[in-house]
Amino acid sequence: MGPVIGMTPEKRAETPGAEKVAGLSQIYKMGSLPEAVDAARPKATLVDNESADDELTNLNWLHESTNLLTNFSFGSEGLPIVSPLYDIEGDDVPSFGPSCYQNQEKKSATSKPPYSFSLLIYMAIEHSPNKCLPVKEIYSWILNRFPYFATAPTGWKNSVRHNLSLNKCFQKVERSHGKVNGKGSLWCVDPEYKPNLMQALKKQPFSSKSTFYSPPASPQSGSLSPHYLSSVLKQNQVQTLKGEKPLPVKTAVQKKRSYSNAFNHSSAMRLHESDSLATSTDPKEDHNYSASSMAAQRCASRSSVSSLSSVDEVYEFIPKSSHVGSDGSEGFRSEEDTDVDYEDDPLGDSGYASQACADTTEKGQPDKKMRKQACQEIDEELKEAAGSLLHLAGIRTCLGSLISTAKTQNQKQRKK
DNA sequence: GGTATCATAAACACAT
DNA sequence: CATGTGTTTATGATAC
Repeated sequence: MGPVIGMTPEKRAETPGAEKVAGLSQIYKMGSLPEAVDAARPKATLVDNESADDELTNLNWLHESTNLLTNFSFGSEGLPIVSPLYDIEGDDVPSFGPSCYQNQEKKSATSKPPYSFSLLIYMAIEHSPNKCLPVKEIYSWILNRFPYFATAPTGWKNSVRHNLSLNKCFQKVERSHGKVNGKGSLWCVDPEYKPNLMQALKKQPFSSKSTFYSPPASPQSGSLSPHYLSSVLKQNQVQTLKGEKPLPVKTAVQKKRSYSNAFNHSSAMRLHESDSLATSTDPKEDHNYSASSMAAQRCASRSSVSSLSSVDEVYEFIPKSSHVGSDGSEGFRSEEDTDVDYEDDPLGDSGYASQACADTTEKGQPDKKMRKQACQEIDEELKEAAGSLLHLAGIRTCLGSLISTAKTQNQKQRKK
């Protein structure tokens, strides 16, 4: 099984765009537009013409983001997702004959999934609209998709919890106290490790459909569009270009222990070695595993693959300055509806994947419509945000050209 | 054979 | 008190 657990933050640096920047939605969420601009182009100033030019004229990241927005669609309810991999990776999986698939379904119902628990959890979380799931929902998702576990010894739940607890890829997010509903916390995928998980998923030697069981009535709500991967990659590019680093509220050191550190390290390295998208990184960083540096790096690299998704409705990374404990703790900030009340969820369901699946299955069209509507709204908001950024970029460009024009005129006058 | 990864089991504490 | 959740430790299987 591919190495997944606890890929080191160092690995993150090699993952394209995984590093150092907030997702577009984070910019969007930053509130004030100047902030957003700064975040997008931290180096560019009106004074520094050259760098400004570089930054101003090089609006690729913005185009990327718009492409991203175009490609990225929420929910994609209508799409018959057949595989968690298909769903998450967004790969256009080669056609797989129905009969073949059915055979595989039969097979999958009894055979053990080829994915590690880490990947299963990742898929479960990634399928959730909010990219956060309580353990119970993770169980449900896995059970739903891999009936093998229905008959498997109960120990697998222990393994899931064990993985969540130990695996660096997963972050626990406390529910806010006000609306405690259900035990435990929510679990999210650390955006920093998402590229690694994606890689691990892609590296699975198994056909994505070979063992995946798609329940006949499972509507795959909250599933991601087939463009997910490309979107993620594009987004990563955008994030890389922006250089913004949102700081999580949760402490990076909180759970990851030497044990996981130890056995996670090499996996990260392996992934690194085979990561075709890898970029060069400071070799020194590869061996820096101090808690503080890890935390710092995690902060620095805190990008959010899911940041363009509805997760932003519930969780957002916030700047350290605005939300940090004296110990410098970091993490997610839970918003009002962080501990999403399953019953009160405006989306008409729990807001969690499996719940959404179940609800859609049970309630049918209305929820689907509501969810679709919500997704469209979010989509529009994001497009609007991109539009704003483009607008700002346009203004910026205009200003730049005006300044250069003024300068040339100035020079002409001096010559005279 | 050593090491790393992963799965599994178990014990424990804590919360609900 | 029962159950669920989260953490930790230990061990074995497997692959490299």
